[in-house]
Amino acid sequence: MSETNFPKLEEAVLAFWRERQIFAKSDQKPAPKGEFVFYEGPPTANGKPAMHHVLARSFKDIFPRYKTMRGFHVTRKGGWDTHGLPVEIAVEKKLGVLGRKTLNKEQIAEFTKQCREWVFANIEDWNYFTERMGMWVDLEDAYITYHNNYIESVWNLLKRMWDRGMVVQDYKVVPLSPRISTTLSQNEIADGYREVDDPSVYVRFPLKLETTPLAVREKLQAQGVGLEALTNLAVLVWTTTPWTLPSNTMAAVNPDMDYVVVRSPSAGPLVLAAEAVARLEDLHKERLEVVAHLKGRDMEWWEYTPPFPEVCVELGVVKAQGEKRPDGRPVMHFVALAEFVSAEDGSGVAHEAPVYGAEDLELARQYGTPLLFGTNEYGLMVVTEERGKFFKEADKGLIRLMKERGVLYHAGQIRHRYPFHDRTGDPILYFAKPSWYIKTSLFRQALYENNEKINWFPEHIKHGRFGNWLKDNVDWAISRERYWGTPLPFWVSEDGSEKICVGSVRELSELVGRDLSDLDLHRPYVDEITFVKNGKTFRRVPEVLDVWFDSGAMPYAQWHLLLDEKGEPLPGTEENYRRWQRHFPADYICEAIDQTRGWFYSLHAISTLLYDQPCFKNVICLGHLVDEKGHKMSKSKGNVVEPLPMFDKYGADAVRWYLFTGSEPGEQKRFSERLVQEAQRGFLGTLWNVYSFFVLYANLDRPDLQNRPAVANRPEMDRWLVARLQQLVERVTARLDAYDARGAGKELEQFVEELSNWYVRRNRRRFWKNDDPTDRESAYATLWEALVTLSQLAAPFTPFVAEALWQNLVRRVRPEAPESVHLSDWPEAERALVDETLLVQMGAVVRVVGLARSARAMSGIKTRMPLPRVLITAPTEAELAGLRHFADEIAEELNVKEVQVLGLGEELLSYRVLPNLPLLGKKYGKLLPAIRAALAELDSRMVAQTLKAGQNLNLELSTPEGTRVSLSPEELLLEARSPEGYSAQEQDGYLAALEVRLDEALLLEGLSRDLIRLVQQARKEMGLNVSDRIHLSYTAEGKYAESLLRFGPRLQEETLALTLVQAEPEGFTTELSDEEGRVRFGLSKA
RNA sequence: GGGCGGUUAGCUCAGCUGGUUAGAGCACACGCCUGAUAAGCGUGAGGUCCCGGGUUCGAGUCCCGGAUCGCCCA
Repeated sequence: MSETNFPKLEEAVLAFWRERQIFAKSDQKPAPKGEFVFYEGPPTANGKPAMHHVLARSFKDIFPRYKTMRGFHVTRKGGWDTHGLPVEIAVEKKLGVLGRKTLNKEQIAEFTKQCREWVFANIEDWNYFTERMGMWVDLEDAYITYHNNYIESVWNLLKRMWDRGMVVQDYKVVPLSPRISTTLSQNEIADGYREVDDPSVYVRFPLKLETTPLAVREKLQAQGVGLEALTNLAVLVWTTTPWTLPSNTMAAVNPDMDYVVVRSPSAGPLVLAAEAVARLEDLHKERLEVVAHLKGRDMEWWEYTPPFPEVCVELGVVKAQGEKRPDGRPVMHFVALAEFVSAEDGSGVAHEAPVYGAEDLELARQYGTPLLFGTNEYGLMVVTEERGKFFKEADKGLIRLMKERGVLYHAGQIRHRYPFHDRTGDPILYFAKPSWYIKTSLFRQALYENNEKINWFPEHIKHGRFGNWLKDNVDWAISRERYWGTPLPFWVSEDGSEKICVGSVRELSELVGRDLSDLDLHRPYVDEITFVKNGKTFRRVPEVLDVWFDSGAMPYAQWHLLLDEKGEPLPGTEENYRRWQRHFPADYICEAIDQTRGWFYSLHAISTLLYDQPCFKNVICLGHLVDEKGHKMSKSKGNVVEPLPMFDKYGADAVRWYLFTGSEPGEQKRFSERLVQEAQRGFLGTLWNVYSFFVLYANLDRPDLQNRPAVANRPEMDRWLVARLQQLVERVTARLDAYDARGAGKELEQFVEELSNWYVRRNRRRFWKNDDPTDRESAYATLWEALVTLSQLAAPFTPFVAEALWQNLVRRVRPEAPESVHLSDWPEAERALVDETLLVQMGAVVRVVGLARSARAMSGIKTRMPLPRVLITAPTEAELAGLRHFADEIAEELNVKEVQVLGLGEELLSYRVLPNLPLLGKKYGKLLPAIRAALAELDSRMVAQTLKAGQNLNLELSTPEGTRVSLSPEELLLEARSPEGYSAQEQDGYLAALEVRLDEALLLEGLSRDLIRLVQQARKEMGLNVSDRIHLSYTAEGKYAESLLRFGPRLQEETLALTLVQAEPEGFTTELSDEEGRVRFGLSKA
């Protein structure tokens, strides 16, 4: 069949599905096994669907299809992710409001209106694409994250977390564009990096003698460091941001790193990382004498005097410098331990100003230190003499000040990359802003333990990427200072003392005192909702919710779940509750690997926090799609492969098949048109060829496929195929049950190959030249069953071709059969039909035939020439029996007159005696080389006799110790070796040796096959039908004349010639002439 | 800088708990078949299993170190 027909066929199948509502009917298919829960991870419809969406959607489609056939019900509710930054940025560009900090109410209204429209900019493309690729998902009843009902459910989830104290407000370090004080996203600063020169300063933080930790004191004393040195000791701290030094609250060292006390001629005794000594000597041009060694962890809680000690009191954070907590620990200004500290740059001691760094802030949380805000959020200094200056401009003055105070050790410059905001040209200010958090870190253990219950494919994600992420879990920052998102449902009283989380529209209505059912829950409308409670006016906080919370809420929000504080459904939402229960948790989800910290995490976090259980049981985590050369596909590189042209050219099935079988789903996949073409030609092409073969003859013969012969009454070749088919059903089922689409696909591929190149090839004649109707019916029945079963097994993979096969093979024969292959029940393997003996036997036959073909190719004698004999053998008795049993089959396949099966110890065979390594290795270990040597010396025929008799083989080893070993038959392997004078091939104990001797009779027979071919060729050129009869006339000389005399009748039979006369050729003529003679035929249609 | 994964034939990929001569498909070469035929099939050539150490009787496979590509995070 021509390749270009697949796309057309698919269009026809799509029309059929549409017209007959097959997808809707699959929803009604009886489901004795209950619900198989699938969640659609919502894509965004503002971009165009691309090839990686085909990948994800193929894997999302295959298992629901499979499970439906297996007797489950699968709800395939679609979903769209609609909020968030990509949409906002696109609309900002359109409206030209980029980087504007504050929009007024009208502007927000316009902005969110535009966002709402933009969200579905490409929805048409998505709808078409999804249907075209054969993904069945309900897009008409999809959940949409911007819908009021969805938002309300999200609020409800937040409320339940709020009630349990999981939601808090705390600081978070965000990148700000100072002056306009606008929070930027990572994407916005990614392009803004520039090479700049910044200060690189080393500052002495004098350590307080009385707070020296015990471990330090002991170590230093042991190394002979005196009191005088201890008194003047300072830790040397490095920073590239002097303007943050007034905000310093800790000095951090790496607990596992080596530190030293050195004597500096210019600055006295200093503590710094051992690794940094040489660098500092070089930099400051002085010799630093090492006087003692310490570990970073020895120094924890050691207090120091910061360069600007007045700041903490000035800001009112503490009452006095050196203030202690109730437990006696210092409030701030002490040495802390942090694994992120390195000594690659600087001194190996990091300055910590938690307001200005995410890691620093995290450390401050661990140590419970307060924050010192040396600048305001517009980047202006609010402390020291530099007060009022822009932060970057304060560096010089501060350095001078430290010099005056005698704490500056060294001031230099460093060239490095630092981000700037393109629009304002200002350097980015990382700044701690108040932010809303979910306290996920309190549930670290539960998150990790629930992960243990999830099956990850590939498995390494579980404890690798995902597990590590959970182990290091930090609180989930859920607030964003944006416009287009789910507004946070938090209302705060004017004085900030009271906070209320609203869990439903009804609750808000009650608080406000009017019905808000028609309120658009988005900004700016929700911002206007205020209410008075306890005499205070409450206003909503300005932020919106992280979009990952939106998508992680889909198990609940897609059903508009609303619960009260007891976990009971709110009045009127009982049905929603039941639907949710039926669909939680998911049996299966699938997305690409980038979702480990996205959707996979948000699903897992929400269900763990609220239900202490995983949200999904099985997850396939797909690798990314790259181009043919392994590069990322991107528009700028122009290497993007569009899906629709691929579908139009090769068909969606071909694309799907490649994506399923081309490589492991978790691996990065190279994609190119060539590979799709290969997939189409390989599996689909072969399957289709077998199918067309069947159809071609079945249309002529009209076999009765309703009443097929019992399997037991069919020839062995058919029973073999039946057995193989049952085995296939078993294997494919097992693979798919294990979410192994690729393994299942490979099984199908292998089977189709055997079906085509062994079964059909060996049995072709039974379909068109068969006087035995029973045998013919049996062949038709067997091939039909194989094709029908294949169409079912392939249905989840390649739904279109499978459907085409089903319609034509099954629906025509049995109109009462299921209307679509996708509505049929998955085949059950019949164990009783799996004849293991037959499978083993046929396996040996195929193997030996392969070797014989190789041998014949080597000999240079065409298959057409019959050869007198082939000698064959196989390593096991069972297989030898098979070879004997199928000797005729083998003779015909190889075109030899005699097949001689050689058993163990036969005259003609010699052997190679090999140790059975897996057995002997364990037993004898180091003796193996000696055993090998001894085996090589033996007379192999004698060994064969011994083993045939079932006796042990005794060996005398030529090791110094002279050990004797006794080897059992299982511990040895005999491999047949090619006999002399034959054209032979051997492998793994299988052997085929052709006797290459052509006598006169064989030559004439071989020539007769040349003549048959000649006439057949002529028939075709004349344009005859395969069943047309002809008359033949001929003239011949030499061997051809002899051959015709002898094999004329066979020629007639093969070419459907009613007559064969030696006469001047008439009609269509054809001729042949070579060293064997010449011949000329005339053909005419009878 | 950290985490995870990859590196096997010209290309895309297999290779289970270590075991004898490392496989498949495509492409290539040669050939076969001619009642699946603008198809089909077979055979062959092609490998430093990324590099270097180690463990072992034996390493593509296990361990250590390194290179390189990709993803995620800083």
